[in-house]
Amino acid sequence: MSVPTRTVSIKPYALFFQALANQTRMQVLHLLSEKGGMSVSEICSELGLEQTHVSHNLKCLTFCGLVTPSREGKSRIYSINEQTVLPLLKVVDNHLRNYASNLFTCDVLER
Amino acid sequence: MSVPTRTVSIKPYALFFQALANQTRMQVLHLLSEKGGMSVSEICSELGLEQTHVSHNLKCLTFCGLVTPSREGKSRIYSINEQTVLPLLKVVDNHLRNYASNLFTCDVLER
DNA sequence: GATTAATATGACACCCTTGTCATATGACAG
DNA sequence: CTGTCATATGACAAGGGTGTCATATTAATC
Repeated sequence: MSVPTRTVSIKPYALFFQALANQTRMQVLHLLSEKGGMSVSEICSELGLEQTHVSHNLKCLTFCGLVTPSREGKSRIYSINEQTVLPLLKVVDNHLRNYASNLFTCDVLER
Repeated sequence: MSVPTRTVSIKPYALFFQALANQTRMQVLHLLSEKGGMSVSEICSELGLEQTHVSHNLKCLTFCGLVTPSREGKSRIYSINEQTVLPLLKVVDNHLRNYASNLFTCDVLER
């Protein structure tokens, strides 16, 4: 039973959300969405994180098309993909308020 | 330097996305968004997954407010939160096409 | 209330992601 | 082309999420 007539490829969706399922990367996205393009070292000092740590996560976000780097001298300026990130955060913001307020007071997902 | 004036709580966002960063749970959401409310056993047979496996992930989705159960005899019918899931999938669908087509041909996120 | 169908819960081992350490690459100045 | 600043890459140990096994709960029927 159930040979699917049109199978949507699910993996890319899960991978995409995996990129967002991390505090550091979410911090970066929030920061960039508020303050615009920033260099790696600026992000580091603003968030109080190590350079290597931030670079790894920026690579992940870049790979998923959520941020884009551009050279500026020795630095690299990272900017968010506004077309995706802003509406995405808006939907989630609304959801957390209306349907998932319990997520504000827990450390781990129930299951 | 950099005492943040208003700190957005980041953890709930990451937790929310973690719920979506899983193939099984994404399969369930896609399925329910296409076919409407379904019982656990229906989901199982449709996706070819074990009951325990599905139940665990349904609990996770329920906890995050992405699906809602309702009793119907011995069964429990799960339906998606359309107000969140539909716009969310629309944004991601668009993003994958335009900015992250590489996610279709990889198994792991780069970093 | 005993039985059975439908679903939920608990526990545990495996695997994958994560942050950190060490090091490499790239760019500009002199 | 050497030194230095800015960022990227590679490797690895630790921690956490995942699926599975065993079992509990809930509801309906007799």
